[in-house]
Amino acid sequence: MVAKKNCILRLSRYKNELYRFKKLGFIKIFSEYLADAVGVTSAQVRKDFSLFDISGNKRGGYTIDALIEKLNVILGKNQIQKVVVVGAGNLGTALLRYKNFAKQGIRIEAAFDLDPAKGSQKSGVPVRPMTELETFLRRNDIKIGILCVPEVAAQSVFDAMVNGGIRGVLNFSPIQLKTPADCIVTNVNLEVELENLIYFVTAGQSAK
Amino acid sequence: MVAKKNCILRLSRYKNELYRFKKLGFIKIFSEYLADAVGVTSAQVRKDFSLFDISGNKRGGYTIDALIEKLNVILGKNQIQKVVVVGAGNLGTALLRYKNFAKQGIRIEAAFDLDPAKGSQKSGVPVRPMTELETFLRRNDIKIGILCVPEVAAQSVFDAMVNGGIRGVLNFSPIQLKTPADCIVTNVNLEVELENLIYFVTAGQSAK
DNA sequence: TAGATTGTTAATCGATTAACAATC
DNA sequence: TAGATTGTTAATCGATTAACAATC
Repeated sequence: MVAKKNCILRLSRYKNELYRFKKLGFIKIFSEYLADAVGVTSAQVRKDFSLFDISGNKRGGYTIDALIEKLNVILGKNQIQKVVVVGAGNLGTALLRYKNFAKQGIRIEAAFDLDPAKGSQKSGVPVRPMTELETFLRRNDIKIGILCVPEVAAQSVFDAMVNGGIRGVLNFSPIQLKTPADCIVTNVNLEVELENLIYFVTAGQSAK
Repeated sequence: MVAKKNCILRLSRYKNELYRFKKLGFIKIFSEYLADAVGVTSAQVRKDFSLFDISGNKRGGYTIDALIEKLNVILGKNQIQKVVVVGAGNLGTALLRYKNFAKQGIRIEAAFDLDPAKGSQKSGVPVRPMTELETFLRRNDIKIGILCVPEVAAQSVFDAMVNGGIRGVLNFSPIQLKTPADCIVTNVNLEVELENLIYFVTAGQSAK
């Protein structure tokens, strides 16, 4: 299975929308309706499903419960996923307190900062000194990390995370990290996203 | 000019990398080096530039200062861009204190929350009651907003922002907003991004 | 000049979608 | 059965890239 990134992103969104349909009392769903909710075509939905051998009933659509279950298995939602937050500044601390991760089975096991006194109030997540990072990661077998340190520290801290066994990083720092082949980085660059909105709004164009 | 979203995102990244090259003392740059820094092909760089009639010197590459200036004009960096943050919870408050926006000429004019007592400490940005949102937006001619309210409130608050004249929204809530044709929404869904990392890491695959 | 890089065209690649046979 | 939806193939669409003539 050589799934592509965009396909998996869509599976997540299908899953989220399916929970909403379920909450509304629906039992079955057609590819057409799910497509509308997510903003893609019905062919796209069926194509994505067929890549993962998810099948429905001709004429009857898909059973929502069964579909959610299958998507959850694919997306690893059947177990708690452990992550760490590295950098407990404004953004890192906000993430520690962010409720939606827990709802999605994502647990922040610890945060790390040069100054471990930072942000430890009322988030329930311990903030540990940066010196313990690699040991902690190895001992707890953590593979996913969220990087929220200042730009100047980003590459070296990232390297330490990789050393500790991290294989996937959500990077909030605005630099292009040098990344080994066996590690995946997803960049969230808020300045760049805003710049993009500004371009399309002030140029009076519609983004696509 | 029918610029596409990905092209503009690349222009932002070119610009950011160019500042780094400049800081290192470079005066000129070849498409090849810039491409390496950003992680694209040199043909992509030249193609993007040619779409905006940015030209270099055959054999001599591009002058960094002139290039930065042209990109800044395209991206609207020649003036301060006013934005608002709506929702002053954990994430919203973190954004109020986020230093990098100011560095990029993006100024948060105000934040809005049902409870205006929230988060006003030490960010320097006033938190106003939600009731003042539309009036403030119109009076200050603000077109860009960052939406950080809880999921249940997201659609109605978004509608109010649009009513107030907002034309571009950076949406942190995990729902698909119903959006009028003359408004652009960029979704930042951290749970979905993490889910995506988890998929590729635990499935042992490399993302692409 | 000879050599190297741009600017652009044409080819390639990959993702999305239309269309329809299969079938419940 | 007749009608409607799935599953999948083939066509389309768009974005990226290779290649190379132009030229500094």
